[in-house]
Amino acid sequence: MSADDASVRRPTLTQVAQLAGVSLKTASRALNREPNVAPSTGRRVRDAADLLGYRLNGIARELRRGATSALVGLVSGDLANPFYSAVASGIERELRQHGLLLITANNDEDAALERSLVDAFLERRVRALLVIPSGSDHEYLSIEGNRGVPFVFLDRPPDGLAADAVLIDNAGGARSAAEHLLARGHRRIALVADLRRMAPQKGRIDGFIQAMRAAGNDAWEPYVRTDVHDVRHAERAVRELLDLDPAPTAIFTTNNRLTTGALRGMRDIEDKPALIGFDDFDLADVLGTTVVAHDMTALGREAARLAYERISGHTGPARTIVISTSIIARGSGERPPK
Amino acid sequence: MSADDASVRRPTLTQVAQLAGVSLKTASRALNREPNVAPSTGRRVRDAADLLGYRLNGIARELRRGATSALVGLVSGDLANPFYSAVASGIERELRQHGLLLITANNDEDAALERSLVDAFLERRVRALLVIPSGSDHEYLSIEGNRGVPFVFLDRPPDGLAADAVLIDNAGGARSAAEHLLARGHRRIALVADLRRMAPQKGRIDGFIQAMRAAGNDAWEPYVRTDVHDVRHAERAVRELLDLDPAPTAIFTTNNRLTTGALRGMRDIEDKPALIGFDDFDLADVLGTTVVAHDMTALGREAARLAYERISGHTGPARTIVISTSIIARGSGERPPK
DNA sequence: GAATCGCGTGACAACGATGTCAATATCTCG
DNA sequence: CGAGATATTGACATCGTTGTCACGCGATTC
Repeated sequence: MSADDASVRRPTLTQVAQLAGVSLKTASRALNREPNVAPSTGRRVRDAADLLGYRLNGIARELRRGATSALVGLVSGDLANPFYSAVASGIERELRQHGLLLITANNDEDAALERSLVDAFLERRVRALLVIPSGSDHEYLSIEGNRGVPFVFLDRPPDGLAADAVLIDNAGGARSAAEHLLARGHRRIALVADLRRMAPQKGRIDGFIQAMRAAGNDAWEPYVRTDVHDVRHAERAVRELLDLDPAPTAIFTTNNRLTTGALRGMRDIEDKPALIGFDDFDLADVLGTTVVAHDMTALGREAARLAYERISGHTGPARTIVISTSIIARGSGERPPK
Repeated sequence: MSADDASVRRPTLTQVAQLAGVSLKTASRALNREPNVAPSTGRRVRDAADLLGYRLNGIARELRRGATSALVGLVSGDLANPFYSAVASGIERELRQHGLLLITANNDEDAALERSLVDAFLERRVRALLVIPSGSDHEYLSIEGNRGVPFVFLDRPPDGLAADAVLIDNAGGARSAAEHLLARGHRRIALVADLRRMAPQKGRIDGFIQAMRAAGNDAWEPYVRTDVHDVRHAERAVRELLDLDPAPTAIFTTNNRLTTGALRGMRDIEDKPALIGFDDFDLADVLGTTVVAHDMTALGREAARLAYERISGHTGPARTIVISTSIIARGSGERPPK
């Protein structure tokens, strides 16, 4: 079985050329289908390549052609979160149309790891770098930004650095959720939010509060729970909220994880409060959960598009694209106050 | 803003060396922290590198060091499917421990695209290639397998080629689902399955039928629906099944997509039939859906481990790891027959 | 005091491809 | 038929790094 040593070298172009009885350069031309190669020569070279199982060495090619690869890097949170994977999928499809490949790495929400992954990508000479940042200080990237490696920030704006970004209309989405509930007569509306230091969360919290204030409503103030970071914590927070007297009649959760937690927390409650969650999710329709939806795949696609424009030489000031949101009413957000 | 031309070249090691007043080789040694560099020289070189914003050119290094990158490729179906993304996440975490990066590409379930993506990865000289294959003929990979690029197949076995694989105990899982339902008195059990030509589906179908036969039960035969490939189709199939007379009292769906469809199809039915789905999913607990679960992250992790062993020089016959399944009872699978 | 050793350093080749330029051979046109 | 254009090919340098080898020098050894 292991007759072949694992370290057999792959055939090189030189060997193909020798076998075909032509020079290195001619072999190169033939395989790249450049003009001005005699048909017979071309065929001879390609036959030799097939015979040897030759495959172009992309690394060598890239070095010669300008030391920049056809790779685009994505550093994101956790691919296992459907939000990130939907975004990644959108990116990948868009890039593929331009012959670019996507390298991904998870930063596990760790700023130090994020930085070292960005480093690793830059060493590989990626053509562009897409980041869903965890850390909040991106100044260390500013040197890079000026050196020809375009950055695009997704979901969270760059901090201390001018770069392209694709964001979600967080404040607007949160506002519309609050208004949706207010319009149905809710006054005691609870807010369950993730870490305030993360910009999208801040936007959603602000939007919510803004809508409440605009409605002259302050009954929500005792029902705010922020910095709720995981599903279990959200489940507990919701249980505690519903144990209050008077209990809130509606709940707004600011991301998919928290919505999951809320659904678990409300699972055995008979008279469920109204619920609206930010981020759509897979079985929301079956569960009848009203959400603030946005197109995650589009988010990725737009980011990839911005990156591609920069790669293609576009210069100019940093741009920001905002993905709009819309409420999808499925029942849970339309329950009247008790 | 665009004062700098986008095509500014990054500084090279030669430039760093010049600035530090040492030879190219000494600069290389200093930055790689090789022994036998005078401390003062080392610092001078590193200062120069910082000043210029130098970053190692990984492409050139890889070319010199042996034309093989620190990249591992994954060609999978659609990253947007949580199954694939959970697997990818498991792979990525394991690889990172060994300093390897993951490149991913979706094949969109298209065999031709899969092949060209595999090609692209091989040109980039990935150290190993992980494939969740769509096509059924993998013989075209056999040349590669002998050339030192290890392959690992995930979820679906290699065809026409001996290679490492990590599979799920499909037949066993399906059998236990059938037995679970049979034990609760069901006889008219429907089977909703995806494309039969895909090996995992075949395994699940076979396991199901085998358990039914073993129980001397043939009441299921009118209730088989295979080659149901998407959510909408599954939803319709389930509706049609429930309209039959007599209707099945239980349904077994053979993957997460079909389970989603079934849940949608049963949404407005009052007297819901029992349901067991293959593959666990995010809100199954909230929905009370009984599933045949398996550890998707472990699947990825094991595959990455096998790949890493080959990269590290392990030779020997192809190995197959089988991930076990277990039933998680959440209510839907425990509903008695009507 | 000569031989040996180890340290710090640099010159040069090499990895595998492509770009430049020059050298033929062949063709076209007046 | 000669001049100029065109097609086909190859020699050589090059991309940015690392491996090999050799050199000079001060310290150690017997």
